[in-house]
Amino acid sequence: MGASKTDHFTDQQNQIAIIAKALGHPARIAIIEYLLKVNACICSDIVDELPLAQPTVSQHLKELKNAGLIKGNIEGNSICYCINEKTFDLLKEYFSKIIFTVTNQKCC
Amino acid sequence: MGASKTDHFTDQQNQIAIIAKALGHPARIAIIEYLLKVNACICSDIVDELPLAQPTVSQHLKELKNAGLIKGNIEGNSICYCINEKTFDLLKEYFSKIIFTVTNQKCC
DNA sequence: AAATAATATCGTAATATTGCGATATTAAAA
DNA sequence: TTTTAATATCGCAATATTACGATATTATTT
Repeated sequence: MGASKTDHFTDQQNQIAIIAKALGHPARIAIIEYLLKVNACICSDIVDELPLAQPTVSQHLKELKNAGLIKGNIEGNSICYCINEKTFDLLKEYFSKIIFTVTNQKCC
Repeated sequence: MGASKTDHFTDQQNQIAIIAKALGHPARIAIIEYLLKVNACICSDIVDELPLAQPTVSQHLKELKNAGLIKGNIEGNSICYCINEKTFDLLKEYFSKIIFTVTNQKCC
């Protein structure tokens, strides 16, 4: 196969997986970190920053946007991409909950 | 292509991406949540719990282990898999830092 | 020792991802 | 209005992931 059986999992499980998957590529992590560094941003800057061609960067940006990790605002003929804090909050909360649960249990 | 150019990114970027990628599948999220729920755990339980065949589950467990998200201790002829808190801490810290940085800047 | 149980590995088919050249699209600039 | 600049989309080749049946491995049980 190759396709994952998303129907069999809960909405939350699928949602977390989608977000995590979007972060599962070093180029996309680098994009996030660059957006943080420069605050406001246009895509052409990122193309110069990354060792990837423009269409590839554009594709990575699209995936980050689909996962809700970044927002894109059109500004003239360029686009201002920036971090969508809410999604990162969601992730942080999720991991905090996991850590809290693990800390209160002993195993292995 | 299909292979990502990991050489061009920092070690930390690659590390975060590897961990995130391992979490980028609902079955693996479900495994993590199940490990949390039952505290100690053997793999056959997970096979019963998930809508996936035993070899598939084994493969997902391997990926979680490779990414450092779970630890596996051999116990007789079964294996006790459990959460590796350290890696989740690392993730939480990483996201906390991102959120802190975003909160202190304004954009879009 | 043979049978059983739990898990891992191999091989392979189906599908997804990655990367990029070529080509659109769209808005500002000349 | 033509040119230029920024970005997106298409199409395709290379590679990776997902899933699982068949089979191997290893430890317990009988």
